[in-house]
Amino acid sequence: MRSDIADKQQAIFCMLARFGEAMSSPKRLKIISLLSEGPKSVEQLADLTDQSTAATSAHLKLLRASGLVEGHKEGRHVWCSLAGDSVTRVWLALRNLGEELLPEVREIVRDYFEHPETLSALTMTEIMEEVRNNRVILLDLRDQDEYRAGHLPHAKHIELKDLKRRVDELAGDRPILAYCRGPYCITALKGVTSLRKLGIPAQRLPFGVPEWKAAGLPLDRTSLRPSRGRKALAN
Amino acid sequence: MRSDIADKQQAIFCMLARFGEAMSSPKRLKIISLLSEGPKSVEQLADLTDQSTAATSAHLKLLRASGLVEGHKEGRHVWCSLAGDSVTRVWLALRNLGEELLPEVREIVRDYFEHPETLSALTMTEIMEEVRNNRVILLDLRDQDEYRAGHLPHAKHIELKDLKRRVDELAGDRPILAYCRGPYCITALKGVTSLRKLGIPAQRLPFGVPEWKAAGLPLDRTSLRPSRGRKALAN
DNA sequence: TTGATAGTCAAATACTCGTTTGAATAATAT
DNA sequence: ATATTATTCAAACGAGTATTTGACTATCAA
Repeated sequence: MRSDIADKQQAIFCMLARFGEAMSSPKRLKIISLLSEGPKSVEQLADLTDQSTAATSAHLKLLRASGLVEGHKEGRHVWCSLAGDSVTRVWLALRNLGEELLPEVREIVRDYFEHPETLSALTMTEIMEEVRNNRVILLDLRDQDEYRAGHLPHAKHIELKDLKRRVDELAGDRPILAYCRGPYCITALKGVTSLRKLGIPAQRLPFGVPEWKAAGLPLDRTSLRPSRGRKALAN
Repeated sequence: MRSDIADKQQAIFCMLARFGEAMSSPKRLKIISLLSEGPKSVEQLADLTDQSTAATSAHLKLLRASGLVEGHKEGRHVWCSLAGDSVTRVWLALRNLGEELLPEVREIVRDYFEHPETLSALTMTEIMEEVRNNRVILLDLRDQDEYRAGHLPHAKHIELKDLKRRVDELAGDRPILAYCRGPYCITALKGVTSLRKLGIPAQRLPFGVPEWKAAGLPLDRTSLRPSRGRKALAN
């Protein structure tokens, strides 16, 4: 009875250690990070993580075995996604840990992403309120697939490459809040810079869809599944 | 410039992967779990994790190198502790992930810890309110060192082994809420069972000090440092 | 059918990890 | 000084991991 409990406890630690193992490789962490933004195919992931398909497949095998990632075949693609929101939560907790503990990470984040264009004062719930009252325009700058899979409420979607062409759609009466894949993604930063050069005041949100979702806030959805045949370019 | 950002990003993932690596061994996870309850010496940890001092030392070396754990020498002991609350938060997120993802973990937790003695309805902030208004007695059943290092506000401290002897100190007018090291610790469960046998109504809180602290709620503290020379028995 | 595409598998490589053993160090007690 | 206690270190073993290569299996299109 005593050792019974001890055994079971040990078993729990062993199972949790498999999660840790899954998160012990930079490549796999990058995969997790990418998947927290939405489902991707094996090939896309291989592309975005700069490694062979075979290597990616091996990493995904381990991730699937650990339970963090799920995949299902559809046509000749295998679509991978995180096994639940609690996986995203662990990933965000880990990233947050990095920002708090490692001065180097903090520095990189500061250098590249905490520009004056970043709106750091507004919390997510405050933004939610602003959106509800139609006082701001939310601008989603990610790829179309990602936008369809889930976006912030009432967010307008323009891909970064189309921004200059479609700039007149952003009627100038309300402030524009741009976002992309998360605090480490440069898309929104570029978009905000573009808009400012065109004389349109815009700010970048220091978070993306995963953070929004992890905070328990609602997402809008356009269609059920990302369309196929396109590869994400971004980073 | 482009590849510069890519390089830095890759560097971030490498550093975060070291955290993952630190959490990829059951023994090290157990150490983290134990340390989330308060500082411990290398020898205590070796005892509690059922392994040689040398092996424990090696694990701690890795944990220290990753930055998750800090240690400082004091006399001939080295006292180890977690490097910050964000470490505890990652640990709790990981454990939560296990409970959500692995049916086996859920089952073990159910089997051993979700007895009717557990008070699952009250949230931590509600309990805080009850305590503030003096409507309940909080009972800390851990070892004295742990109690001193930090305990729930106004919690009374009686070690499990002294409970029967000191039972008359628990005046019978208010409900008793017992807690220990966390949802996986059996101390509070035993205490509640004892009290009930003695005719005193008591309930077990389904969380401990780490969870309370991670929720951002305040702790009371008795003295600064745990006394030496005693080894924790529990768990 | 043939060819192309998306993904997995198996073998082989070099590399890293966990543990044990016994020695080394450092602080304290006698 | 010597002994004792707490911890770290170094060498060595077996086990496991990451990546590459080339073969293999589906799926779909012409």
